[in-house]
Amino acid sequence: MRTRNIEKEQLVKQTAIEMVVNDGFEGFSVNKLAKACGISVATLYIYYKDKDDLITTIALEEGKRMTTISLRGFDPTQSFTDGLRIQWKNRAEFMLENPLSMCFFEQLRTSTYQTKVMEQILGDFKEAMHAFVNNAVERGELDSMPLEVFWAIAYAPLYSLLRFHNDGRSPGGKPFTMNDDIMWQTFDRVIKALKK
Amino acid sequence: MRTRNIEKEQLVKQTAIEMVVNDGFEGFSVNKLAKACGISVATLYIYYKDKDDLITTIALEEGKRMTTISLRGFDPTQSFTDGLRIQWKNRAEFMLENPLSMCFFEQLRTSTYQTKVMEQILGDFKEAMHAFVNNAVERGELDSMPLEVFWAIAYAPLYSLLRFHNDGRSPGGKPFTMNDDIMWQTFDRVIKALKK
DNA sequence: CCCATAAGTAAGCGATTATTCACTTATTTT
DNA sequence: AAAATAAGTGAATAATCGCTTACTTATGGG
Repeated sequence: MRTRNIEKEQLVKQTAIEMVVNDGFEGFSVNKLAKACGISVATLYIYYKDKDDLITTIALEEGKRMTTISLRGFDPTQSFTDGLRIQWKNRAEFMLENPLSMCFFEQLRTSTYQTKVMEQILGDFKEAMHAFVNNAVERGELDSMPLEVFWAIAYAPLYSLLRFHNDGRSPGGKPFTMNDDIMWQTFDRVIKALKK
Repeated sequence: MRTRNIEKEQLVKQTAIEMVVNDGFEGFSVNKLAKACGISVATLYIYYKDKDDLITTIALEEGKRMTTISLRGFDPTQSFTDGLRIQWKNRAEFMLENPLSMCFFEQLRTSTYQTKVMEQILGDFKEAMHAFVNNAVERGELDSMPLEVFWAIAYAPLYSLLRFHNDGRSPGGKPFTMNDDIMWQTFDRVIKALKK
């Protein structure tokens, strides 16, 4: 039998992400995707069951890549400051090296695919984070607080900075590029807000 | 001459927002909107120049409503803690009372309408915020810091909580309803992170 | 009252949507 | 070399897209 062209498959995935990032899901179509890849639209239906399957499969693959990197070197039993610092480092690293992926996830999060995809992607993640916070509270490093409050203070500021960086402008409308100094300065303040 | 049906116009606006919130811009179409409102699609083209004009006009109206409420009782010269507290109160109040509007803005922010609409909406806002931060720094209440850092710490946690509330679930996947206690507990930590 | 005029509509335009089908091409196995 | 089979395609489907046109309806000023 004829062998499948792996490069074409990768091209489809990359191009699909670019299309969604540039024009949103409203501007995405399988016909346009096929044309942009220089293949027949019918070929897409060999790779994927339908449009929905195409999006969710690509999202899940990309999500797995992200969670793997984000949990690298992370251990729920390590000290609170160390654990959170690694989380910030990993997440920032992934987002800065894969700005397209970051934009793609933002599109997913605010789309109808949200419940279908994001919960699966963030599954392992949430579990590890829950254990991590509980350990820190038990050791007395952290006040007990609702998980939503922890999440809002510990991670929302990081993602806010990353979004400014990705949009290329600050809240004042001026150009903005994230750097280590700004990031760790923010991290220190977040620690101050969380620790006893 | 025949008089315009104001109720129909309001119905169009409300229904358009609901459609975008429920199905995203990908699921929004002028034909569906007209059908949902029980009017002819041609009538929409009396109210609005085209689809783009429909979205941007509605977005700008809704945005004006939000910024007006958010700046109510706010004065860039007042003390840092008081000013930020009023901001949190106003923004939370609007978002909790207008969950549909909040979702609509989230769709706008992550859509191709972003640059066209969000900058106009947030214009006055950013100006007031800039003056407010500068004053607080001059009075010595606040460390000087990049505006992005301020924004990330001062507001990102609030919006994070509001999103959890709106989605109806916490980061752990459990049901979540925002209340005053959780909100002001978070506020206190944010103040701790920002003040000298 | 009546008519000028804006409000409102039914029907349909060409373009694009997701998906399918009958078909050809390339490669592995025998 | 030939048979078997998956990979890949061009052209078409019905449905829906944004938008227009030719037309009818309702109402305020004369």
